[in-house]
Amino acid sequence: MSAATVSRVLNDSPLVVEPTRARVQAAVDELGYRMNATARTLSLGRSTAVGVLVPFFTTHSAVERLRGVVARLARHGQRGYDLLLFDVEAPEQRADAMRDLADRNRVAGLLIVSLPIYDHEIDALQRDDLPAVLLDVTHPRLPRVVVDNVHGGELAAEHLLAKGHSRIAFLGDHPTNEYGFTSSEDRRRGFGAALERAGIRLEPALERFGHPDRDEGETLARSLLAQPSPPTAIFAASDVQAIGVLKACEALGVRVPEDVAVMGFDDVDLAEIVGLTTIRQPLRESGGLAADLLVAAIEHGVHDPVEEVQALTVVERRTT
Amino acid sequence: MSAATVSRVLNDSPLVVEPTRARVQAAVDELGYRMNATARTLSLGRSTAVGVLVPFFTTHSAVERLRGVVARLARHGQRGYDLLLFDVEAPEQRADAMRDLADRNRVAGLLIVSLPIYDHEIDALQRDDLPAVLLDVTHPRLPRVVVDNVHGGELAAEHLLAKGHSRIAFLGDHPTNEYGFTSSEDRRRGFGAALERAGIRLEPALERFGHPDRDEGETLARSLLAQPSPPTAIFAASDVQAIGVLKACEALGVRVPEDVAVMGFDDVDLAEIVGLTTIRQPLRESGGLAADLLVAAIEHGVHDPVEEVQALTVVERRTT
DNA sequence: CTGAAAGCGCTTACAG
DNA sequence: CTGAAAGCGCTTACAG
Repeated sequence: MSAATVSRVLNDSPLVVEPTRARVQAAVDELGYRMNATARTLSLGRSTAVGVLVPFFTTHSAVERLRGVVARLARHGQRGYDLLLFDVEAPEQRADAMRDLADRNRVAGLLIVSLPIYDHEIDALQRDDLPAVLLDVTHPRLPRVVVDNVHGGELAAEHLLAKGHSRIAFLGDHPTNEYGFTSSEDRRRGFGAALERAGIRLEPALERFGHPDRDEGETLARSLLAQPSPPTAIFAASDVQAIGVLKACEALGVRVPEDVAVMGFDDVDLAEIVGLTTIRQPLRESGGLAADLLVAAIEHGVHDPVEEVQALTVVERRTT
Repeated sequence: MSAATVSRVLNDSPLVVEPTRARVQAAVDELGYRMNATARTLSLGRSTAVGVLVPFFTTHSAVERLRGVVARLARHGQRGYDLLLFDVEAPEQRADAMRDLADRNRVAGLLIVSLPIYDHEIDALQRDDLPAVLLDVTHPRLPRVVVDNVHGGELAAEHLLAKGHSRIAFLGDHPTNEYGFTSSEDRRRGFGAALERAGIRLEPALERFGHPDRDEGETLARSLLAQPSPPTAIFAASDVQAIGVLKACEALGVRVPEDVAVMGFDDVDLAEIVGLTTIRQPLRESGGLAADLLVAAIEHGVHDPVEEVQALTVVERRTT
């Protein structure tokens, strides 16, 4: 039995007749032989790994999305896909990772989470025939799973408006930030537009921008609350930032929701624990869907730049 | 300029004279040539990826550890290491992942988090000369970074005792569970021993065991609190379980810490947010250290089965 | 249906 | 110091 035959057996080739197949299989089992994945990849010209590019992967929302990805990937294909994780914790890492991953044959496909991608990068990917799908970012040329952040902002405004608030603040990421994140800004746009429609203007004095983390959220909320005429409601562009707001309120003796209502965005597990009212987006599911799209692109060459828009819902809890 | 020369230049071989080096480099830059990592791995016989085996990787503590690993790995070596993530969400996946990862050349080394490893598996690893280090698990034959869970249990008991409690409950994982986790049981042992020393017996009626998640923690806490003579303090073997306890208290109208004190273990970010008193273990740092040990093993052949024991501290907050 | 042979893109001992 | 050649462990067209 030659290497070729063994290879055929291991790849379920119909060219092998049963008796030989059994003989080979027996030997394989007997010797505990395992195929060298690297050689296979080199020979085939395609990898069995999928690269996932994710910023701040320890962030609750990133982790939740990844969980969906991992669960789905493990189940696909006879052997499943390996998951090569690339964490982006600094702006310059984005391009590095993109370049590294696009290396020929390194991965069978790319899943890009929350990070913007540029045209020349897409050109490079398509030149190498490397499938890519986006999660929580959008680009007309690539399949993607997203939510309508503008609409999410509207939902938040409507909820706060319905609660009778009129002096409403927004707290989010810097409109232009070094990572190129735009979710926060989109949410702010929808939020502002909905307020506008209700005859309320989102005053610059009631907007605060900073890094998307808890401490910054707390700092910004303090400055919002320290004003002569503080807001009666604060919408934070993410749950982590909202948790920071809650912390500031607690430190300042400001009661929630009596003195100020607060809302977040995402519905990470933390939100439920602290009773935060928020806009829920299906994080886990979106990861699974994105993984499906990527596998479809890899295995069946499905590259249509479909856009899967996931539903957003208001989850009312104790902070409004 | 032959392939050999290009290879030498790209690998910083001292065998290349400057003028040629420059010429090659220029061509490389010009063409945007990138070396095929797969071929390199095959030729060299060693991968540039590290495999990380982790159960429930979306768990707060697992993520925190991973963060340390990722940060450190990215920085090591000229090219850094790729991170192959293997999530274990069901008992049988453990062995599968172990076998998959141990495939020749797949990875340069293995980092095993929280999962027990068996002697025959270690034999296999050593036969293949594949370095491995353990994180949050122990085995005398492998380098590892751990905490002294028994001592952690003692610390918890001492803290509760100092607060004047004598009717103290324990809530943790099943002593024997399908994943082979032993941390909870170790903590219980130290906890029980310290109580014993203070003349207090950890009554079976005050012990509860279940899956290490929040909902189960809540369920178990309810049954603990529903007893005719409920405990005045509950020590949960992890913060997630403790959060479940807090939720049960809230639902039952039991005041914390007035009616019942609660303590957790780990000090994940959640603990700070909800004001949970807990035993802190340096999760992130332990990940970094484990990564260092692994890289040392891979690059310098350092295989001594050292045991790095990380310090544990009581972090007192609002729940005791 | 099976095997010998070439090829995937590197690395490195061996000549020169 | 540089290049031709063999080899890493697979896959697959090509003969038979």
